[in-house]
Amino acid sequence: MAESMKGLKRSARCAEISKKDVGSQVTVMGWVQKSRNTGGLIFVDLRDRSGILQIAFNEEKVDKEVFDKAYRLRNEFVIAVTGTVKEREGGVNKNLKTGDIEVAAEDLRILSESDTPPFPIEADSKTKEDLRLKYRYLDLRRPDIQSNLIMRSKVATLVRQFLSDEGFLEIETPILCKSTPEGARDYLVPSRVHPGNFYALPQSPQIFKQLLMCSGYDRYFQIAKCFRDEDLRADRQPEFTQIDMELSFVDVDDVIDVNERLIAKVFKEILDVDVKLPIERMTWIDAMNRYGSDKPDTRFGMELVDVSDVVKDCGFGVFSNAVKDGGSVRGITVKGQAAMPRKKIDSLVDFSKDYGAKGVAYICINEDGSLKSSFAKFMTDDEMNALISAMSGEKGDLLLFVADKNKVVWDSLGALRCELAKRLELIDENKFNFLWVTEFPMFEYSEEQGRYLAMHHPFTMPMEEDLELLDTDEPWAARAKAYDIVLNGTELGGGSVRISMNDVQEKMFKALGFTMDEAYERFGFLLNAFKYGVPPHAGLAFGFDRMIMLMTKSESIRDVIAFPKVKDASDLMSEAPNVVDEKQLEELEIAITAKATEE
RNA sequence: GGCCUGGUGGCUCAGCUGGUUAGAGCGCCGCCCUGUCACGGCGGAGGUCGUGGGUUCGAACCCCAUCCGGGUCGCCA
Repeated sequence: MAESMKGLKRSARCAEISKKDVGSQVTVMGWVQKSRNTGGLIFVDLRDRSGILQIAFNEEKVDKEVFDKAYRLRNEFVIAVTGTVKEREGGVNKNLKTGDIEVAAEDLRILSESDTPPFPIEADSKTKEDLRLKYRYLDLRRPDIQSNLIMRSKVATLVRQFLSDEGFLEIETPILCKSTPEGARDYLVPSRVHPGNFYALPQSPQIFKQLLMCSGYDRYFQIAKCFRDEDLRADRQPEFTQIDMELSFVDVDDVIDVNERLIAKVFKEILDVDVKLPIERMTWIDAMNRYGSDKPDTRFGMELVDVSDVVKDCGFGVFSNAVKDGGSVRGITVKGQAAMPRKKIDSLVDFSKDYGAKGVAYICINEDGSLKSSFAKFMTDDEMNALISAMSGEKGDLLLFVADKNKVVWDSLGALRCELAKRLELIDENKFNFLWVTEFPMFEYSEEQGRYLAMHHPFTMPMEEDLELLDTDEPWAARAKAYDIVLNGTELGGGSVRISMNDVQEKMFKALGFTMDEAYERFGFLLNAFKYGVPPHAGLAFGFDRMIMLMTKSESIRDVIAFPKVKDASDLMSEAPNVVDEKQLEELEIAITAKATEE
């Protein structure tokens, strides 16, 4: 039976008590992590978010009633203990922060009993994630998740402090928004007052923060919830948090400057990691050419080499035709892996097929100088030698090549490079390699829609030197004043300078295939606002969850979000989403199709 | 939507080319134990092998379907 805490006041959290408190009386409260009963002596490890403190109940020194209660304690009971802090008699436990002391209990109250939990509450849990997520409130008691969420809170506080000191104002923007279907799918919320009409949950506060700039707030930030109805990944949740900001009267360098100082401060104060400023910058085209990725992991080498010129007239049709068709042939040199077994090479070939490559050609340069290659028979010795020399291949190296359209070559070799680094353990996990990727293309071709889309969003400012391209019929080569911040091969955040000139915006919509009427239909309130005096402005947003994930070295974004969703975007604990009451639907004038009811 | 992968007592796993009473460690319950901290000792309970079909003399194991998770490609302005 549970007891009240009336008359008790907690004097400190468990691990906040230390040797300096020896001799004083304390009252501590928390959960029973473990009890060890050696007969006349019962030890209880008491846990709260600060850590663990040992309580000792001595049969000869406490009332019988108290000792009997201690005897009944089980894991996860919530208790209050009053006693005296003592140095330990039985030796120090070096694994505990409080390992040199204990509380000699004098009184005990059981504030709440507990069923046996369905899985052990412990760090480095081996329990399957679905079970942990079903009982997330228990999972959240585990010290590793607690320390992740504690770090998350500290980073948020630090970010607020820093941005506030830099003149940013924290302003909230709506969660119920207008749907502007461009990009990710919206989560929709039906309107009761306007049957048949829907709000959309924001994919980001993009338009609102630009309006705030129009309204003269100069510098805005928000730690904002964002929503995207797309499939999940290890680092992607349908609702996630961004550190979102926008600045007026600035250009690319100003945004980069304030944000790299923010990063440096956060990493120094939270992790004691020194981020060397300025952070390296790389243009998008360089990133693609060198790493096959717009978010390169620069913790290891194995850079791509374009050998198109070397092989454009060679005897191997796969190579020469790829170049003729406007694509390219590129390779990576895997040092010292010439002896890689055929089976492993085949598995790399399979791997690359996921990224659109039709195959991977290889050359093993054996230690004796002989070659083993999938395509040597199509090549002359001179052609082979020229290729190896272009790749700086040496004895013992494995050379891998992909020939295709540039996009396929970049994607597959970029992925292969990362996969090899993982398999060969080439990555120094203690490094934090930051990188700005700049000068993104304005447009990106969508195979699915058969047209060009804005790579960033339609309000992204082109680079001044590419402005005239927008006047041509082929604006696709224009580069944007857009930038991403990349950490260890993960996109941490991104942003751009926005278009603040009407004529440029009109050209942009034209290039995207919008008429101005259509543009006004979707974004009219922004375009109208821009008629009344708009400052040049630019912004950036960090993926806050991803940042914490990388800082805590978590493998999944779920480990840094208190109540995450699983792969099909449902919540195993609350069982959202759920079927709603007929009445609710009637009120909204929404009918469910027969097909949906079947499922 | 495609591909890969997992599901065996409460938890983590083992279970061979199909073979009869499905095992282990931890946890749980009871008794004993005054310096434990992976406490110890003795005893005990607990499993429709995710679910439904099929093949077979016989299925945890093979086949089909399905459910619940994970990873990834597509998707994610």
